[in-house]
Amino acid sequence: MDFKQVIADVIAAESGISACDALDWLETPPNPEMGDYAFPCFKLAKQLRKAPHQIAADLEKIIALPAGVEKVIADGPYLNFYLNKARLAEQVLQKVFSEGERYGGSSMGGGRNVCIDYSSVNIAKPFHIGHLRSTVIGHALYRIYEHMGYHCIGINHLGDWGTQFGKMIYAYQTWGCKEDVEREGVAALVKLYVRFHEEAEKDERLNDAARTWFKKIEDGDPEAVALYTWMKELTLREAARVYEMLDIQFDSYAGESFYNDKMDRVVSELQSKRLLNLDQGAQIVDLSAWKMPPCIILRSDGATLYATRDIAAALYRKDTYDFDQCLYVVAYQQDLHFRQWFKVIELMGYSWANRLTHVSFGMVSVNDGTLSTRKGKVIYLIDVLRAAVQKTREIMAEKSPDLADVDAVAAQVGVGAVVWNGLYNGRIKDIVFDWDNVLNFDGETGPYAQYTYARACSVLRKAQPAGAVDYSVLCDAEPSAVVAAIASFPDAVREAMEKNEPYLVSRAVIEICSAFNRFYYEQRIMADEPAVRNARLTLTKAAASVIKTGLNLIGLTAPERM
RNA sequence: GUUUCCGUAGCUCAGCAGGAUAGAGCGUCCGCCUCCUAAGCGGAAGGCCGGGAGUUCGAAUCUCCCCGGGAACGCCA
Repeated sequence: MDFKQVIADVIAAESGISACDALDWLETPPNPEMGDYAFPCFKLAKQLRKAPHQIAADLEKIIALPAGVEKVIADGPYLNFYLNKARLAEQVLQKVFSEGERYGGSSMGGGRNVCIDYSSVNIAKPFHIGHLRSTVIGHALYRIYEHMGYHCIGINHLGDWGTQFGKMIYAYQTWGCKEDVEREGVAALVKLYVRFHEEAEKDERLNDAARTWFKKIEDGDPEAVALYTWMKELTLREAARVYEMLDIQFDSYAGESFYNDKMDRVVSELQSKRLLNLDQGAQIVDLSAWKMPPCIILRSDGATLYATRDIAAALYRKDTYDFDQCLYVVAYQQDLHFRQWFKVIELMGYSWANRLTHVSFGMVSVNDGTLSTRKGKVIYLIDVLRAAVQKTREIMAEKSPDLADVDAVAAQVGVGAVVWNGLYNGRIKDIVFDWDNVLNFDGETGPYAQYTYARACSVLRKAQPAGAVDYSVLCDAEPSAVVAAIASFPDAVREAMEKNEPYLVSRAVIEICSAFNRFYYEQRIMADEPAVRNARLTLTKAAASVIKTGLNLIGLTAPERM
């Protein structure tokens, strides 16, 4: 039985409020010397018509201490509960061992489906640092929802349709050469793309030529389709290298082109539901009642738009996966777009409209201006990953020169540093890309967490806990702090899911790591006294286990040596 | 202009279903390896929580106004 619940029950019994409220009001004191749980008595002041500190003092006298609660002390308006540290440690650590890598998870998802639309790379465009956040946030959410008992469908909604492919083919046919593209890959395509825009500035006719080429793709012209397919495969091969480094897989690559034949349904359904209005030649859904600009479904030339496509995709996903939730991990620039078409889904009468969530995040820019594919100004994600791995190799050459498996570990740590960087802060924050920051492995970083894990593993290689554990050994401040951090991990995971904020898991991992490192420094785990050693090894094993679980949840691996 | 997000230490950020002295990391300065990985640990310095009103016993947290910054705003995605 959970201590927090037990305490809430006794407060409820003595104060007259419901156990539910009591549980709600209960908080964790700002510092450990003030106890493990605190009940602020302000809330009772009104109904009891007494001063809060008086209420606390009165409750202190009459409250019956539940088993495992050592004492209760009124401190001003607060009622502070002190748990028996040994029993708390026992309860928490046993839970970690019995649940193993499932610790912090639950079965609340009940196997229901969650679609997560993330990463969404563009064909023939660079996979750059701007894609990092969508990719790592989406992937982390995938892991977190799975941990909570959901079944996730990871969808890479490829940007694989549109007139830019006409431009690409025109540019390739005019200035390109096969060898360059085969050798340089997307970078060569980007050069052609940049050149196209430069030339098109001077000669408007290029745009017509591009449109013609795109029309050929649409009409199934063999040459055009072959080139289009070639570029698509080439881009995906390159992206696959990044995904491989990140250890990310997708369950579906159904992108824009996939929905080409699924948009008639959207138009006819909107028509039959009388939601479509002709305005300035375009077919729109009026959203002025919700203070939004109209959602354009068909252009005046009859072509579809991305809102049409997103609606088609949502309908398809609902039919195909019957999702409980569908998340779109897309930058906040598209806030309005999502609000608009979510509203259209709602107006269409679909009750699941409120199951669509735009998981938005801030922009990525560079110190010296904005990124622009058109101007050829990009930082490729793979270059960042490789630089981080290289940096790790250098550090390892210095710090652990005789480690076997250098390449594998360097990859784990280097990539971990980059991934962590995208998951350490709240999603809404804009990020200014900074090499120094990405390549910093000190302090609260991925490598720090991985290092902590490796340290713990190192101790556990010397000895494993065995037999009965004397939990009273773990009552000092340092081990208690580790226990407390481990104990609060499950709440962090649940909140991370509820808010779609993976950084809450990152922070929870850091809590455990810094508590563990302090413990490691202050107390000798391999103590001479067997009982002491055994208890500390037990704590070490639990901490390592939860750190690993936490890292895995946000998409990092945990090497046992580094 | 309208809508929306953001503004906390030199820098990057936590804290924001209101509560006990506002926390980390980086950077700076000072300490700690004859003992389990120093990618570590400790300490110091550094804050009218953008400004002003209001609600409240109590506001970094809620409301309104102002200032500063980002983003979006009909046929691109």
